[in-house]
Amino acid sequence: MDVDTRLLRYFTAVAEEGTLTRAAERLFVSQPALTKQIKQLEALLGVRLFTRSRAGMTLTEPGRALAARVPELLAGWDRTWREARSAAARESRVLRVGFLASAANEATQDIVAAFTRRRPGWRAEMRQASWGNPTAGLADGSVDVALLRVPFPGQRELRVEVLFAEERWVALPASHRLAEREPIPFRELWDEPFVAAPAESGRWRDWWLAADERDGRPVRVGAVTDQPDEWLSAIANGYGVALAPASAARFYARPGVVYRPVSGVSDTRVGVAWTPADDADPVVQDFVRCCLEHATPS
Amino acid sequence: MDVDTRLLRYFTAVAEEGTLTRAAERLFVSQPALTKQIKQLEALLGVRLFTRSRAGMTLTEPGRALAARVPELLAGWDRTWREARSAAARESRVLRVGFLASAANEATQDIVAAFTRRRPGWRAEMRQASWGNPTAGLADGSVDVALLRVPFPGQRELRVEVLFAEERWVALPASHRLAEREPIPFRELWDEPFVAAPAESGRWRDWWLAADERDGRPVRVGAVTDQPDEWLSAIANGYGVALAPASAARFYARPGVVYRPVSGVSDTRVGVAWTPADDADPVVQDFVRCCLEHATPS
DNA sequence: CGACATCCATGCCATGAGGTTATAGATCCA
DNA sequence: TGGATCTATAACCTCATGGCATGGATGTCG
Repeated sequence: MDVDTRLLRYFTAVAEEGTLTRAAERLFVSQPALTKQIKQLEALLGVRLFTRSRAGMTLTEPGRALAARVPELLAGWDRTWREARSAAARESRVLRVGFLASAANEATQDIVAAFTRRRPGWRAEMRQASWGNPTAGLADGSVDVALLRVPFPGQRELRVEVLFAEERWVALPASHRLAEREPIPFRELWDEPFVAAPAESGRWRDWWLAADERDGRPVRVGAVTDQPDEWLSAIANGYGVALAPASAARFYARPGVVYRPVSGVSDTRVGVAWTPADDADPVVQDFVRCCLEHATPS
Repeated sequence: MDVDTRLLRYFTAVAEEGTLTRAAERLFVSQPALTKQIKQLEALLGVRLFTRSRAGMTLTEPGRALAARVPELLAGWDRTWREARSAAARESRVLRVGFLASAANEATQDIVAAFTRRRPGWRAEMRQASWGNPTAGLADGSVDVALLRVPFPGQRELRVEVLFAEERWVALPASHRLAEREPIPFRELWDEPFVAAPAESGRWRDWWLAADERDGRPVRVGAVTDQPDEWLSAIANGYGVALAPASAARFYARPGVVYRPVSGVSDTRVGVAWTPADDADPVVQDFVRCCLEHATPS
């Protein structure tokens, strides 16, 4: 009668992947653990949910019936969970602000200061997200509002106000042959290995590799990093170069890494994003207004 | 992110009861266990869901928000769970038939035999329920169809076809002063202690105490029992008398217990019940048809 | 035909979550 | 002040969960 939602997630994972082994990888558990859990679910319901074969796991008729219902249940729980968490933040007068790396750079402090003035008693809690989480936690409800570089994957489901644009420069190892050039035509970087964001970040990754501005040439990826420090190390160690907002030269200065202007790539734009559910939330809207009033290109 | 539905049930119980102690009783767990679980849920969400006081537990604002959503989630899971179980039964060609005590008495075997003829390959699995479960498992989806005495609590949400009526007699200790009388006017039993069903059975309990046919006189309860054997023992030991269908004289004969006709109480009627969700289920409908054709008053 | 790859299943072990009982702490009431 | 009525904490036990190693079935390829 009682189930853990984890068990249901396991079930849908197996149903979708079609094999225990692959589902186990996706869920970051061992395959025997999954075997046991699925068996338990079957015992609980008193049904065979899958037919086993060399090829993997295929849903039975009752299994299909279950698989049709479960995602909706999980989504329902996810919604109320998210709602409760944001209610919690509201209760303690905390606005959770996600950001990615240096998102709003110098403007950030002004925005936060303005917000604190407008909402005395409230606190803006800044949460840095890794690049593997390109909405900085908005998508999973762990923040109320986010400062991001647009475009980013998942943008469609969210509200975004663009704050300002900023040039994209390139970060190079200090010893690089182009380290003294200024500005560098992007064309000359086409064949360089690049330091990229992880695959999860999808479109966002491509945009920072300027995949659309290479005239169809393929990208060479020299390293994949998830965080600013790794990113800087990878560049300093010569694994590759990378595009970065101009402000990175100030926020992520490091021996062994130089930043140079680039010509021939489009600007990056910084935006503030929130979920449609918060369109009427006065605190979120206040924060957005503070962003629009106090964010200026650096 | 993951929760056990048990945790959610615990939460709603505390929210509804208003104190941990009472909720713990209702859930059949100890109060410290509940304390821990509620704390865990709060930790999980990062919210205080209740404010504690000497008087008990009161929902906070986030708690109320959660309490508003959770019952729907639980109901959703309950539906799919039930669906899966009945899919399982269908898959293995088992019709689960609940019944209470001697519900359809002699007719039962005829019904089952007719069903087996009509649906070769299928098996009717008979499940006796205790009196604390007056729908014999229909309400919680553990059976597909039930043979019951009407009226019973929860009848509104179910479909019922009445099969036949039967007189109510009284079961008396053999040594009882009225044990030789025949028939006994019900009026003479008004002041006798009665052996009753547990409180959970609600309306059903009252009906077997003939609470409506006592001219407003209060009922004296001499013992509470949950099962036929306990019931028989209670009567044989002289804790009280009890109304019973006439067929009980054949099905529940026991030394020390005598059955006598009673005048002045209404008949009992036997029905077959199923859930509206199964209105279109051919197997359930076949069973119902078998009941209508083969059930005759004994 | 035998070695290998690819599935799922099983056995054993360590860990942790959830339960129980006993008891402490707080607060109200007579 | 003593008792009644809440919740919280401590100590302990049990069992489910997950990890690792390994077995068994089956298909594939040299």
